[in-house]
Amino acid sequence: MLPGSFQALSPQHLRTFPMHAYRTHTCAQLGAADAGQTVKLSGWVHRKRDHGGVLFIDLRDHHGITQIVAGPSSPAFPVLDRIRLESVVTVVGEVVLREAGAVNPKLPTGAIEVRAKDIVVQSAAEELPMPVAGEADYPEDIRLKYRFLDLRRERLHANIMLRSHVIASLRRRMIEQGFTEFQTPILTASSPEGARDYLVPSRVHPGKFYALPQAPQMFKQLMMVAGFDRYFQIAPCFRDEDARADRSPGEFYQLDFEMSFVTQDDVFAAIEPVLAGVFEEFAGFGGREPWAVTKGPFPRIPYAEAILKYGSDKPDLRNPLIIHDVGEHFRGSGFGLFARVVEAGQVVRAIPAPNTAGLSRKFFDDMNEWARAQGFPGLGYVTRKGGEFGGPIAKNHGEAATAALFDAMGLGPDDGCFFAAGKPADAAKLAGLARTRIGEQLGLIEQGQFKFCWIVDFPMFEYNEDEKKIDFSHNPFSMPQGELEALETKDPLDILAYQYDIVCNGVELSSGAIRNHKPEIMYKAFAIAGYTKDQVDANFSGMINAFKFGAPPHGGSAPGVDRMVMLIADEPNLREVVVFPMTQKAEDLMMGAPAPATPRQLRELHIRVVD
RNA sequence: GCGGGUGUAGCUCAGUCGGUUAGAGCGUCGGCCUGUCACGCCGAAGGUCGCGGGUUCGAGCCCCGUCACUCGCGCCA
Repeated sequence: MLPGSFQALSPQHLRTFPMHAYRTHTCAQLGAADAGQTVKLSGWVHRKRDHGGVLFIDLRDHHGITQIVAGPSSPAFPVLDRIRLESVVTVVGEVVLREAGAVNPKLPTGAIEVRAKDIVVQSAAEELPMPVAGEADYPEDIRLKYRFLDLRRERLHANIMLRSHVIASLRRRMIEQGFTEFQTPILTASSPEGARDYLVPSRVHPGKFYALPQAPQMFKQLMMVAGFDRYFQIAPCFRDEDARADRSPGEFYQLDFEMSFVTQDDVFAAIEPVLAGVFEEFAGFGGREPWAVTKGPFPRIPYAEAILKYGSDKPDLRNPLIIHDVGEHFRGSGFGLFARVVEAGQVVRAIPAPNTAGLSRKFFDDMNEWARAQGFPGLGYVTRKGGEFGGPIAKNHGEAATAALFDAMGLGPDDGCFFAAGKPADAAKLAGLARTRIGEQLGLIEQGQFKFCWIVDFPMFEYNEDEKKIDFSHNPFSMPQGELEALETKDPLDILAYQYDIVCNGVELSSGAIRNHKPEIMYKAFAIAGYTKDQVDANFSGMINAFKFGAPPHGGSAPGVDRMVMLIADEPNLREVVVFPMTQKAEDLMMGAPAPATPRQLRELHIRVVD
């Protein structure tokens, strides 16, 4: 499966014990040089080819496949003849060179085969709910219920090995950078910010609950206060949120790290080579032409610029399209809709659609249809063929004015353009989604690339329209740029934080920050978000207390391990890189979790189920 | 919580405008086959068309509800 990926059973070791109970070699090990040896192999019956007089078995283990042959005189023949695929057998036989015409160049062991003399059935398989051999797709629920079968299949098996290798590489690289790995508690306290918590009832303390950590955020900061200087952990994180393709329900892993006495630049300089190094190390995964990885330093894009130019705080830089703010072009325009939008203080954003002269009107109308289906008012457009404009916007806006707009955007005579208008946040969001969709439909997304960037200068606060109050926009423990003075003198919505995300190919890998280690700044920041000093003391007592006894300036981040592996494996969702994933509704179909508790368990926990 | 997609044999799928006994490939079982490597050939078994209700002379197909998986929205400091 992964030739050479598992070295624990070296040939030297095995040959010291030729009569080992189960094997002298793995199923990937034998070649022409071994001809004449008597060997013992163990594995799964991958495929059978029964020719009546002669029987071929592809025997598979973790390492590879070896062809076993049994003639009618072999004692193994009747056993292999009967046995079902995926049964586990041990075969003893002689390694023989295949005849020239019978060599299989597709198989690393294809120069030889093992002539079976004896066989032991270690474990007979029942009829399978899904085949293991072959590349066909199978329903997700069957794959999850029989995950142990799914995991035998080549691609998933390779993904899981990749995951292990990525984690080993991350550990090695972090340790080389002077980081130290520590474990932090799994049973901890709930915190009021963030996602919903998973709660664990306490038997000893009736009515009280532990929470599983959403991240070891406060613990790692306390490690810095404790003077450990550079912490990291492949940390399990638990959040009770609904799943997405790139968001596992329930639990996931982060490369969690934190550093003392650092600026934002120091954090970037520490982690960039780790990430770039890992992505480069596995860029050729699966035998593909290695993908190119962004050379450091990664581009840094301020949050506001990302929202404007890419319509997203996790831009896919493989997409060459850049959004333009074109509201000024429509001030007083003959296209009344956009003129009124601008007059009302709202915005118009334009998304290029290069080389679309040859596309039918349907392409543009479908895009508008799609925008409406997404819940937006619509996506306007201007077409252009051989320099001639088309569509209602161009007609009303006027040829000269439209030409000026196109020139300002650098668009040519055969390029089209889409428009998203409305409140800045809404228009940016639609423009961002449209940018992605247009890029995909026009085939503009560069392939074979890992394009990294930092998103920096996130706003510290945002306005909560529903509750008519100011909220933290990201992490409440981030240091505001300008520190206490900024909090006291600036409009809170104008304050930026030393807060940053790493993005790769449109996937948010991590968010991090230089932390706020000063109690007086923390009280002030929480006050702006509506928390009293007492509330801060109550909810964050562990950390705020610690900061009163000598805390180093510190910062860090926490790239998602699952997402990294997903990107490297080029898989569309996280289940393809998680060994035992749950369904979208956070159920484990194989183990049957979650499950009801017994009355006795509930009694001990002082819990009564009310529904 | 909401919206989209999918659901027909163990698996992958086809199934016309609503019309006779729901088909194919793979797998399974039986038979044949001494050089295959996705072996081949012959035969057989295998179906609550996800489930429930409705419309209709008649439903795999239309309608309503519901369940499962999934993609997205909400949610995700």
